[in-house]
Amino acid sequence: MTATEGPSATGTGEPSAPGGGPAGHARGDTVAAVVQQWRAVHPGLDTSPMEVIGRINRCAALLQQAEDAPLRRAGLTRPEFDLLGALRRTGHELTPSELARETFSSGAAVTKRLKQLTERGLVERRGDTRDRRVAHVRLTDAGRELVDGILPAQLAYETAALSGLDGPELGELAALLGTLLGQLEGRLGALRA
Amino acid sequence: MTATEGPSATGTGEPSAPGGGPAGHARGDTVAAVVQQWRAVHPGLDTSPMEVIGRINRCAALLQQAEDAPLRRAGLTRPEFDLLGALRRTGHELTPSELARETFSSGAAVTKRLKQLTERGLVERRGDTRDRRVAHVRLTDAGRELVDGILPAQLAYETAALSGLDGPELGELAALLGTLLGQLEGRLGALRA
DNA sequence: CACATATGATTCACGAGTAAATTACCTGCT
DNA sequence: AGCAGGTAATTTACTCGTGAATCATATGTG
Repeated sequence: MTATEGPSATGTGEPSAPGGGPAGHARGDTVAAVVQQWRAVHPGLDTSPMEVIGRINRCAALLQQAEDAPLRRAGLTRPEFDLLGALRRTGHELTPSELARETFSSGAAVTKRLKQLTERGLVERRGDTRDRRVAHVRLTDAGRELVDGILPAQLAYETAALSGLDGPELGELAALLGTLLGQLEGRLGALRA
Repeated sequence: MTATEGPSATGTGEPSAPGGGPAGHARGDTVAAVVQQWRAVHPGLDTSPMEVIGRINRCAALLQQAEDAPLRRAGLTRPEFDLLGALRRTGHELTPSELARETFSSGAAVTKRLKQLTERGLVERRGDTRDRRVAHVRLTDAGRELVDGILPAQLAYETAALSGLDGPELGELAALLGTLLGQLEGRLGALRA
């Protein structure tokens, strides 16, 4: 497992424990075990938020590992694919700032990625005629074909990863996450204080 | 938001879009908009897994930003806190390898963190008497106090972050994520092929 | 008992991302 | 017109984590 280590999307303050012991076939998920450890040590605290947040983080970490596979096959990192995907799905050109917002990364990171992707012939840049500070980026034909070629494999992976839940459960999970995400996106600024 | 950028826990292949346009007060969550863009471009593909996976990733990214705040106040990064937390909740000493597994990071990363945390007097190392390759790491009093001091603030943040969902909803979300996570942890090795 | 092999921890070289500074350009104000 | 201040993109210096070696030790095998 040390092979495809995830980034730091790991723990939220409630990391997780495979068990430490030799018997690895954890029946319940690992987060439950971690939360229980915390409860034993701090009986006074309400640890219930960990059950949600810990699992979200752990799921995100695992899913990313799994999803990296089809991308790596195509020689792309996830952030690179996110960038290309933003261009593909919006259908029109985007400026570097817009790409930064779309992919939730810093402007500097976008600059670097654009350099690489341009060298590989996947995107093209064009200067704005009115405002010469801004650039416009668009997919080349090769870039669009690459994205379109990867996407089905990506979705197949995701479907396989979620196959443990049936249709209605998935719908409910999506809905709950949707309301949570809506709240988070709205409140985030406020919480950051 | 460009301020406290998260790592790469970003998009799963379905990044997200605040709108690009000036009207930023997205009512629904941003993932819905992204999925809709994909559907418009690729009407043939089943994009439903994005609704779940995209949201998981986005929630993870946002929650991590929020939770970084109380940690930074204490001068700790999240991975550092995860390491200390693993020691605290298990209650006993752990070897570097065990810490790596608990925190889902590489051995090299653990080595570096241990060096820093040792210099700050938060953890102590002890060599094993039988097997002189292994080390045993334990919290110092200062380390334990630091963790115990931070934890309540951490949980408060988490509770606040989840306040958009009521009790039953949280329970259901936790349960669904639990089964998903259980499946993922079981199947991951298989999927990695 | 020596040697091949495996394992725990560490070190090293590198790639990737960030924040802060920098460059280049636009725009509102007087 | 000219300048103050803001914004887009990039560059710079730095941190952090990783994968691949490396060191030190343990264990099984002939």
